[in-house]
Amino acid sequence: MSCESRAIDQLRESGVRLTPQRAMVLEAIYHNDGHLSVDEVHERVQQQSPYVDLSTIYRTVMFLKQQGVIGELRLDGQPVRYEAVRYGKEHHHAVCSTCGAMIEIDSVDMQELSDILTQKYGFAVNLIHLTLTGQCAACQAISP
Amino acid sequence: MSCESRAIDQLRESGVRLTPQRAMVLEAIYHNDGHLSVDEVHERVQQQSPYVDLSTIYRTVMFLKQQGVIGELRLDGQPVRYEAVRYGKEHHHAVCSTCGAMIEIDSVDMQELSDILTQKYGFAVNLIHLTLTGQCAACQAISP
DNA sequence: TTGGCAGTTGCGAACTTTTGCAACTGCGGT
DNA sequence: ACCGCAGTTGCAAAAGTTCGCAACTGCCAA
Ligand SMILES: [Mn+2]
Ligand SMILES: [Mn+2]
Ligand SMILES: [Zn+2]
Ligand SMILES: [Zn+2]
Repeated sequence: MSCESRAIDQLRESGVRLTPQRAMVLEAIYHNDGHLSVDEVHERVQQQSPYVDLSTIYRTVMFLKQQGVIGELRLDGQPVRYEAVRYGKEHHHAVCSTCGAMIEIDSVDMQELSDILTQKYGFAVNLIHLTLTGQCAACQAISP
Repeated sequence: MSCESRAIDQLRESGVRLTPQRAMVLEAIYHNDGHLSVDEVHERVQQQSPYVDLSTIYRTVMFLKQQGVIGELRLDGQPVRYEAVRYGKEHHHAVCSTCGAMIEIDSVDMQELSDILTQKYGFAVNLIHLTLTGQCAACQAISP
């Protein structure tokens, strides 16, 4: 039982096609703790299967993100990165625009927001791995 | 007194250089109600000054976004778009992944979130023109 | 008002990401 | 087990975005 089996089940239940390429991308991302760039995913997949094209990686990460099994991290001036969405470890990020520090925000801290959107707009928001910017505590202390 | 004068004041106070290119990009975006793509901004700027390069537009929208005077809208499968950040009209967007409907979310609805991040993480979040995805009320009624 | 310079621009080239398309294949139905 | 086809892939080419660099210019200090 691999660590991405829950994600695979989720894909099966959605009725989408589970190709070897998709399984390999999923494996590359789930067998890693950090956030991987598209190139890094490509390298890892190619070690298993050298003819998988970079365009397939692009198409696949977009697909897996829309399916909600991987999350995206966009910091400007950096390549886009992807990470596993692990059950019970859902989180978001707050990035300091002064020092670059990246804080992990627990998913439960967004519950209030989710409730407001439901009550006020009837919108069922799907909060997956958001990236927020601002200033960390240390940098606020230095420049107010 | 043009409608982007507040943004211009904000840039002056930040001590950054106010070039004609920056002023023209600001004007193009502020003299428009919707969200403009980089190409659309370029077209409008070129009508005033034909030799402004597309790379300058890319650099300038990145700069103006970091300064907080314009907001970004990224919908996947669509070009990135930019919009004026107008005082008193700050907002975010909720986009339905089923039908594509785009709802405007009032900035005050994020106040709770901002407070939580301050209290729990000491992080001063800078919430500018976020894009959230999920399902609108109509689409929830159809497919639960 | 002028001079100096750090920051900005236009341009071309490099690099990244998306797309069109023919061949291929997962998977549901038989 | 096999078939049929909608959805997926590899490849090549197009489109979109970034970058390096020499020339230029806002802006500040004198
Ligand atoms: Mn993460
Ligand atoms: Mn908007
Ligand atoms: Zn910081
Ligand atoms: Zn909808």
